[in-house]
Amino acid sequence: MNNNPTETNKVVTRFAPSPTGFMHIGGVRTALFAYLHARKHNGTFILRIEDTDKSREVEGSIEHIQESLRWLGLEWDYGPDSAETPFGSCIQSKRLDTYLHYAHQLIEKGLAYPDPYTPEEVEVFRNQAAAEKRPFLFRDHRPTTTETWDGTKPLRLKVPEIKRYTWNDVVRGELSAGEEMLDDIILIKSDGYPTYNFAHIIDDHEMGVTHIMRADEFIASTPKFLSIYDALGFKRPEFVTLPPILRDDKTKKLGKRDGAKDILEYKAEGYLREAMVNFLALTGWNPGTEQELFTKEDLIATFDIAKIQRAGALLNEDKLLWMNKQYLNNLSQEDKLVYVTNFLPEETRSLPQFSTDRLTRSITTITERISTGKEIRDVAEAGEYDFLFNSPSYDTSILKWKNDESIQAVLPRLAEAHKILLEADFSSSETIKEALWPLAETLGKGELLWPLRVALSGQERSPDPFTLAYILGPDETLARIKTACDKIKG
RNA sequence: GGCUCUAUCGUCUAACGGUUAGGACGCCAGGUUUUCAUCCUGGUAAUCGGGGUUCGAUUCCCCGUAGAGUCACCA
Repeated sequence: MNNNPTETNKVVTRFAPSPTGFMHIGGVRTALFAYLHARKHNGTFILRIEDTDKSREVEGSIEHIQESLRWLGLEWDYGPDSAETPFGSCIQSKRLDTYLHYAHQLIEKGLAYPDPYTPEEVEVFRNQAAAEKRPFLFRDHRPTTTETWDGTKPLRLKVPEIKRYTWNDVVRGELSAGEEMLDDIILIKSDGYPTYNFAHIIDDHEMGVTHIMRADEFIASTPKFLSIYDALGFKRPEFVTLPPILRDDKTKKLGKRDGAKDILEYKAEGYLREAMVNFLALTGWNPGTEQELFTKEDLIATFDIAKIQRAGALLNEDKLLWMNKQYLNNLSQEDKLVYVTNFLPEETRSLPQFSTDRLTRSITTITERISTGKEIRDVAEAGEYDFLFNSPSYDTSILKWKNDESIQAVLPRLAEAHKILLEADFSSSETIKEALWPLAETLGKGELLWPLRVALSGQERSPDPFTLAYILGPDETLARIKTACDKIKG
């Protein structure tokens, strides 16, 4: 197999974040779509770091980005950690020679020139244009004589042709923009680093990228990119514009400053990667069937860039919770135990009757009542799991069934149940149920089950008595029933 | 403001120009062995407005309206 994406015609996609902090859900969705498309076509997925603005760089971002993608299982074929690639580093700041190479090529072709003005002078032009209510275009101030570029001034593109550009977008169809969008944009900044506009085009070319997935904020600048493709003589890749993910109030696109969460926070709250991936895939994409739950393999098989949405979407957080619950409850017992244990606070684990055995028997009861691990922590901190690992204290009056005249009526029923349970098989909640059921039918279901349940849990709302008895085991079950009886006797 | 893009239930979305406009989440109701949770069943709810084109528009075109994006030595 030839692994060099530049030498084959197979699909190559990339995710190209700048290391300016954490990854939010929008960025992750872009990465996911690029990943799915590459995997679907047995192609290559590249993680490229766009660190050409040193002033905005946040230390640790590259590691953080990688950690985020790894959590979600979006493994890359080439990335900042690759020792060797067919095209050099995946970190732009280590590719400066490449950008310079193409910059000089453009200068030789007469398609790039040094900007003779200071930033302040350009600002004056800009203000003039604003005052006259016309758009500012640098090319209106293009110098007539060009000096040699010594690298200390910005290098600008000399737009090869002023024209209306039309291009095809896989998602949006035919797009176009007028010549007012074209200008002599900066290719290399005065600090020697290339601009995004220049660097990403060269990298995509060198890396053989066939499909560019990115959010719709780049539509407006696409004509500028196209003029650079033309100037360099590069073939255009396929443009795949992803719909924006909007903030809850729908007033603005989701961004880091708008309360967008670090994707790893979702991990910390107990969202499972499978749920997150499934959910994000369905935000802005849909296979056109009624299937809702997809494994990563399902997604790779089904994903189709032709079915990406055009319109922006809000995050349906309720559905994410629901989805997480689905995946959580499909976990094996062992995995559930690990999951629950991770979120159970120390106070709960140090309760007098706490044991791994009892926790293991409680697992289903706990997980079917929550959607995320964070809820386990919250519920535990509120003391609502205490009855599982500690004899409950409660007001005796709640033992009384609603049809009973007095609490004394409960006493003989609990005594009967106690007698039966002395001999009962505690190997599952089902066997306990079988033992007690005839009595429940004789006495009345609520008449027996309500007080029994309260005796075991000390709560008006709790799992059913069979489940509770199974969790607590015979000794503790019998002890709690006896305690209840004693309380009634006073 | 100029340019560009977008528009189906509250939300995510489905529907070769012909469907009782479908599904999921949420919500409501009922049911499954007492309460809670789970689960099951049912219900609620949408084509932004106005013009065209067409025998027939959610679908195609135009004009509004609303929202988003963009106009940097940021990406």
